[in-house]
Amino acid sequence: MSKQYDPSGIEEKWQNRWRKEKVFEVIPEKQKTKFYCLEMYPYPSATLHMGHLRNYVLGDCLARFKRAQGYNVLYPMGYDAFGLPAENAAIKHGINPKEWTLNNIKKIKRQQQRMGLSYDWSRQIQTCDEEYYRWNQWIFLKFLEKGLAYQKEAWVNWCPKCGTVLANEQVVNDRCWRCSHRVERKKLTQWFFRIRNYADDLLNDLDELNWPERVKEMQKNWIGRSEGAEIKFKVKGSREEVSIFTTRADTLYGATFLTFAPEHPLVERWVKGTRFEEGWKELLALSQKKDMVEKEKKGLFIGKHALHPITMEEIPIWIGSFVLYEYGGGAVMGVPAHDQRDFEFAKQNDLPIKLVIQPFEHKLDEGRLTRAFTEEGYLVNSGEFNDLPSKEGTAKITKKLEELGKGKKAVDYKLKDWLISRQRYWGTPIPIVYCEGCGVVPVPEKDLPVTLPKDVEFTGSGNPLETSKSWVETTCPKCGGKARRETDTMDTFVDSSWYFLRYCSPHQKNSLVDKSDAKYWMPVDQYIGGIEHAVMHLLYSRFFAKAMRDFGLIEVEEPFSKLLCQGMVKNLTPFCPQCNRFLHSSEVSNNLCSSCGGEIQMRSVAMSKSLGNIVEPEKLITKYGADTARFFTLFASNPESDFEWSESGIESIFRLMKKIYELLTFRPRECRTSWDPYDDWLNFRLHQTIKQVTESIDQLKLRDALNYLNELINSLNSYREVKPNKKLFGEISKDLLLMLSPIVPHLCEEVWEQNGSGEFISLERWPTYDKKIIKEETKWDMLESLIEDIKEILKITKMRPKRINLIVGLPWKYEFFSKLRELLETTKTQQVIMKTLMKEQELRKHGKEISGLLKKVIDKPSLLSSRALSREDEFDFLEKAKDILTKQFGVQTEVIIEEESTQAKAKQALPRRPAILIE
RNA sequence: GCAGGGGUAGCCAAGCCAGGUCAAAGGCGCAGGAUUGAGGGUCCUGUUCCGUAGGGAUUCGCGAGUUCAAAUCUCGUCCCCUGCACCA
Repeated sequence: MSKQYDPSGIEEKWQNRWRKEKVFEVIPEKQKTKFYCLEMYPYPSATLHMGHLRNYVLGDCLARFKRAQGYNVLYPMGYDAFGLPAENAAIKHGINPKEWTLNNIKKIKRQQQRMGLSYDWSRQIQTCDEEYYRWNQWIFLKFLEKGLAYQKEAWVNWCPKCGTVLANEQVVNDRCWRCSHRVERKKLTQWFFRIRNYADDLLNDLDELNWPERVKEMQKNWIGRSEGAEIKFKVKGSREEVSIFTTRADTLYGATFLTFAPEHPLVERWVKGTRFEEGWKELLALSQKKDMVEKEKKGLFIGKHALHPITMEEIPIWIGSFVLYEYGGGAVMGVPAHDQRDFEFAKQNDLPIKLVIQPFEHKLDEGRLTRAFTEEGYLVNSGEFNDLPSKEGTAKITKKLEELGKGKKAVDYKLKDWLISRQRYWGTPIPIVYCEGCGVVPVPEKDLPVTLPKDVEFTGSGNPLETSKSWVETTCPKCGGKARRETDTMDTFVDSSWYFLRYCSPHQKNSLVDKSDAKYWMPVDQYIGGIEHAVMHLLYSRFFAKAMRDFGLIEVEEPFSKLLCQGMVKNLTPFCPQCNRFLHSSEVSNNLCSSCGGEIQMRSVAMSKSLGNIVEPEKLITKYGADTARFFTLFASNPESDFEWSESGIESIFRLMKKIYELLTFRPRECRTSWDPYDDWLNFRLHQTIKQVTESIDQLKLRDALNYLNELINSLNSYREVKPNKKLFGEISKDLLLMLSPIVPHLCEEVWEQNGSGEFISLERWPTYDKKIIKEETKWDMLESLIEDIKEILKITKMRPKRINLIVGLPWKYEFFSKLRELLETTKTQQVIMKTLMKEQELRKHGKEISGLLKKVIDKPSLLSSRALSREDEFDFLEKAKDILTKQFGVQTEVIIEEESTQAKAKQALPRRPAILIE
């Protein structure tokens, strides 16, 4: 006799067995098709949160499913172990960052293991290992050699709170992506990766990716490709030329001024020591504070003029707080008539407005413009280009400029090169030394890794690396002279841009990845993670893959073929409508808001520490067990939708677990060996469920899959009570168990063992369905609607049935339906249909009835189901299925044919809809 | 402003790509019944309205259109979410 369901005992037992017997370790096997399933590796904070849980359960379920389908599945886990929290812990509590990190990894790994995740732990990596980050350095050197890494002085984003610079991607609404502190601008010499070289590839290859549309869209926007022209303006009274970028070269003749970004290096030169210097400084300060610019669009004439490249007219040079230094060369031509921003600028500063494009439909009056006309039209006031439509004008003017040597077609991107320097300790040292004699010298490959020193002080100000004299002071690898090490470390996004490659051969000593391993495993077939990395990690990784392909290191150029971004995890949280914000539970007393005294509402919002609405996965596991937590996370919503936490939800799943356990371990009270129609039905339900579940998991609709399984569980549960066929009951139980095993693996292993089925259910094959049985769907559907109909009649008439008679219609009805189906392909006209039908002798006899039926069918086309049975099949099937009805309703059921019935109701019989007569 | 994704019964949510088998799966909630000493749990039934025979009426944000037939296709419109946003 079986025991009670005891998750904690079961789960630990199987987790240990999996580990001991290395059940989930894999090696490349050429003859087997691989499947690489990967979740975004976590930053190792000490506790797992629900977002992680959801992420991993999705991946694990898929990995187990694919394994069962016979794929060789690579499913690894590792830790994004560098980064600020460790360093901050060092500053605050004096803990060594490495110790702190490794300790956290231990804790989080323990929690992951309690979830029963089927990782190949032998492949675990952590990016703070020397053996890992040496390859960051190797990549850096490779990039340097290929011109993909370079150093330059630039205006960069600086987060004062983190004490480091940030890449463009890491600035969100002028704030640091990590700590949300307002970002400042600084001019610094920093290291960059030339991701812009791959801008077009990164953009074009998006098309072939099986990624969520919004992620692709975000990357597209981020790359921000725009086609236009670069136009050179001569500066009056000097030999200098300035370049500007425009997408509207057709409006060139309308340019009445140039506007420069205050940061532009030329501007600084021009205004130094002039009366404009003060004003320039003010504007410069203004444009550093990005938020302010929204409100203030200030400009300043700086006493210089440029010469229009074609007309040679003089136009004034201004600086403007709104001009972005980072884009289009940091200068624009001002065309007030055709650009709204320029229009406002011109109005504000009394600059001339020159109309050069007229709309196609009507005519604008230059003197009376109230806003810019930004659409296409035809050119006016544009010399030889007059009367051309905008598009053509653009092309012709660009061509002319090219002939004059004053411009050319050009493409610009919003995407900036990736700034990778970070002024922090806990990261990969950039392998560079500064030699007094030789200058900037890369550390030779043979001297890698450059490891982090231990004798550093964490004071909370400045880069701790600078405090290690023994480390900073070194010798030049070229000349042997005195040299200083680069103290900046790399952005941790460098680590995560290739970690998925390292999993392919995690213990490889002499290279970053073994080429043949990478060839076998890459690309990642299914990548799963949060949406927050849509333009950071996911863009950088694509860039790395493309660069590494160009080095010949790997063959694929897109690392992740399929991407799933799981939705948020939400919880009901107190919300104060008066204050218009969510409240921490400590801010609520007696359902009132503690700051305004107003009544609070409960609203759903993403779980976060600051709102105190977090549910800790570990507590869930302790209370209900991992299997319940797993089932619940998958069942609460489909992966891409938001997930709503619910206490009553998880309770009901826990009860379901018990039910499943008992259903599959307690033998039915009575069984039989004979086979009856009810068995056919159950068998059909089984095959149908296998099909539905398999397809749902394939499409990652896990919630739907669970729904289907739930239905089968219910069917099997009822089946158990009615003296089931022993063999079939066993089969359904077994297949059900197999289908549940990716979701609740511990429970399934336990039942599997108790039933003596074999070693590990985790290594068993996924059940398959029989297409022939699925084809019977039409019949079973007919039976189901028959049952519904009978219930309906009983409900309406409130009868106590003694007997049910099913009457199969006359042959001509079948003929009529089948003819009609054919006819409807060619015509819809009732008259024509009627005429054609009446040509048939057999049908002619029933002309009157047919004409009535025809009306009915045209009115309700669903009567004429495309899934037809022949009269004989229908009769045979009903004859067989009547036992089911007898069981269902507890009364005798008979099937007769219309010919044999004298009942008026018999006339109602139609194909697929036998007449029902309840006595 | 630009772009992407949405709006389905009390709530959550599937269906839409490939129109008919859709009064529309499943879950939650609610109601009734069976079981139980009660509660809980479990099982069954119901859950737009009307109807003592499988029917009828009205429903898939709103409005139009295509079609014999629309939750599904087309157009318009309103609302919600998400991302980007002085990008020249």
